[in-house]
Amino acid sequence: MSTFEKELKNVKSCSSEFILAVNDTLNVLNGKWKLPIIGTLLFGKKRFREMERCIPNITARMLSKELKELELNGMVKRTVYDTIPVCIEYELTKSGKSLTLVLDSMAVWGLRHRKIAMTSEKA
Amino acid sequence: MSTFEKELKNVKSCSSEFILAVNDTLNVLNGKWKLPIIGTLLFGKKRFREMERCIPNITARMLSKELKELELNGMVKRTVYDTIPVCIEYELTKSGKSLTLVLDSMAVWGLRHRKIAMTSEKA
DNA sequence: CCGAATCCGTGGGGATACTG
DNA sequence: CAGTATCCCCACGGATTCGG
Repeated sequence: MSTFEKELKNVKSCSSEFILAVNDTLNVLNGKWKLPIIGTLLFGKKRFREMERCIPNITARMLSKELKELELNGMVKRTVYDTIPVCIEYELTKSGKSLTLVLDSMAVWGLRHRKIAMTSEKA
Repeated sequence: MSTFEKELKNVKSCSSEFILAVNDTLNVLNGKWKLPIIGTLLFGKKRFREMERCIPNITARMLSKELKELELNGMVKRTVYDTIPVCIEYELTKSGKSLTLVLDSMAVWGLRHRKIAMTSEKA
C-alpha cells in the first residue's frame, strides 16, 4: 500500500475531513486568476510585467492581489533583486509545483467530461 | 503508455487548453455547496430533505439551486416517484462518480499542504 | 415534502489613475 | 518596472414567503 493510498484511506474514513481537505485545495485555486497565474509559472520564473503580458485581460491590480494571496498560501516565492530599476521574480514553491498532480487529474477529467457532454451521454 | 497518460500528453501540448480543461472542472465544483452536496451523494441516493439535514447550514433555496446546476452539468440524476406525497431522489451520474478520482487527489494534496503550512516549511 | 419566487446585502473583481 | 488607491457594478448567496 503506497503512502498516497494510506493517506487517502485516512481521509475517507471521516467524510467531513475529506470535504475540508478538498476545500483547502479549492480555496488555493479559487478566483478567476489563480489558475492562469500558476499555469504561466509552471514553465519557470517570471517577472511581473512578463506575467501581465502572458495572461490575457488580467489587470495589474488583480495580478498583484492574486500573487500576494498565492505567496501567503505558500504557493509562490517572490524574490527581489537590488538592481536599478528593481527586478522582481516570481516562481512556484515546492507546494506550488506539487499542485501539478492535482491539476493534471482535473485537466483529464475536464476533457473527458466535455467529450461526454458533447455527445450528450449525460447519464 | 496508459490512456490517462496519452490524454494528459495531448492536453499539456497546448497550455491554454490545459487551463481551459482545468477550469471546466473547477466550474463544476465552484460555489459554496457543490462539494458538500457531491460528498453526501457519494454514499448513495438521497432525498431532498435528507440532504438538507446532512449538510450543515444549507438552505432549501441553495440546495435546490445547486442541485439544478449539477443536474444541468450532468453530475446528478433526479428521479421522481409518483407517490403521495411525491418522493424525489437524487444520485450521482457516471460523470459525477468519476469526479471522485479528482476529489481524492485534491484531498490528499490539501492534507499534505496543511501539514506543510503548519510546520511553516513554506518553501 | 419539495421546491419556486422575491427581496436584498456583501464582496469579488473590473476600470482608471497615481506612486516610488 | 512593479505595484497602490479609488470607485463601482453585479453575481453569489442568505432570509423569507408562497405553491403543488
